[in-house]
Amino acid sequence: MSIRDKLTRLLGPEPAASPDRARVEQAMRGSRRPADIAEVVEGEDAGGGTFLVRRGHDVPVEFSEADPRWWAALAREPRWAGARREDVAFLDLETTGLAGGTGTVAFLIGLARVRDGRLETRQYFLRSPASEAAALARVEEELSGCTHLVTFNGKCFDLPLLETRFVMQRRELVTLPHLDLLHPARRVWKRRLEDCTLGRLEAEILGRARHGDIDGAEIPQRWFDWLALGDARPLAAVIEHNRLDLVALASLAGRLARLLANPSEAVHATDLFSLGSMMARDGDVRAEPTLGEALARGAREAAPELARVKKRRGARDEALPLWELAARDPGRRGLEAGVELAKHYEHKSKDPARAHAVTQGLLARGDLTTREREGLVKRLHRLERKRARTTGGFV
DNA sequence: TATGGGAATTGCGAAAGGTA
DNA sequence: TACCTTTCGCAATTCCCATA
Repeated sequence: MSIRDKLTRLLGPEPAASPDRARVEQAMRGSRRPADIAEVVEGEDAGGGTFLVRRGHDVPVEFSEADPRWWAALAREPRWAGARREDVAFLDLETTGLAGGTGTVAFLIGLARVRDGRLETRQYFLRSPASEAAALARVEEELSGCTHLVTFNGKCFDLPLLETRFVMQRRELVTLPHLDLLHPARRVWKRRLEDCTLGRLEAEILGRARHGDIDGAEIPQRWFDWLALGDARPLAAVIEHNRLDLVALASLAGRLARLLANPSEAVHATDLFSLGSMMARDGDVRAEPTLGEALARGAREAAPELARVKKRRGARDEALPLWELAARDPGRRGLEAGVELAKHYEHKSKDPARAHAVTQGLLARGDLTTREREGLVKRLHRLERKRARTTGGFV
């Protein structure tokens, strides 16, 4: 029995080849010789087996006009307030998989930065795992010339992975004030969009749909194929994907800053509500007018949030009509608003009979959790005792 | 498929208000 | 005045989701 036969018995038959893999193998079998990365993508040798792809782009207008203090608010990191746009780096990695740890390699490290009035992308491609030390040295050099860093989901993915690679190469990754756009993007748009992937945001928010873009899950295999077969043709789409991600990051950073600076520019009332909620959470005094405008533009869900802001300010009388409005909502917001109304009538209006009626109405709902029901029953019993004391009896 | 940030939920203690 | 109840804010925990 041959070694191949023994392995087949041990591991089972080989999995079916992916369409891309089949194409690469076809190219290998046919007359077309494998193409080097330099034949497929315009770039230059950056030393140590690293291939550098540079491209220039128009700086997104919203990015060039953004006031850095809004990035400070988005990042919840005051050090952003003093950022110069020219010193901001955008980072995006293409790797051999999602799993962290030492086994995952970043084979394409994309960086972007404004230079001489243009947004320049620099993508460092590793011809082999052995090129990593040289690539990381270049990245270290690039980042040490920057003061701030922007990523998408970089807190969980890009930065921990890059940090591990730096440790593996006995280097230290420079620590910069970091804005991970995923989280502010979720805060602003998750109520309206199906999800908050970068692709979705690019299409729905920036109005740029990509055609023929590679699925992220296919990316690792294309690099493995390159290592095995030496044909770089399937990698062109990976490099393009990474470049477009970098440009999208700059646009998104600009768009978010602009919306936070001028919330009224939000096209959708729901987005305006989200901006107001974000401001309320961050203690921004513009929360109240922003939520008020969202409500006026039809976002009824802004009513309870606006009422909470007013209540916190001590303006309970202004909050009352908002709770009354929200209480008509058959959903969870209506329940929360109803409880607030009951509290108001009991403790502020000193009208236990009215509070009792509101509580009884809430108990008739069919969507209460055990915990909510228990809370309402407790409230109802207390109100009954209270009313019995004030009227000398209870119905 | 692993990972971890952050929103949502839950738990706890201090403060305030009400009652005997 | 002392005790009890409720509210509110902060801390701890849970769950969701985006990345290649």
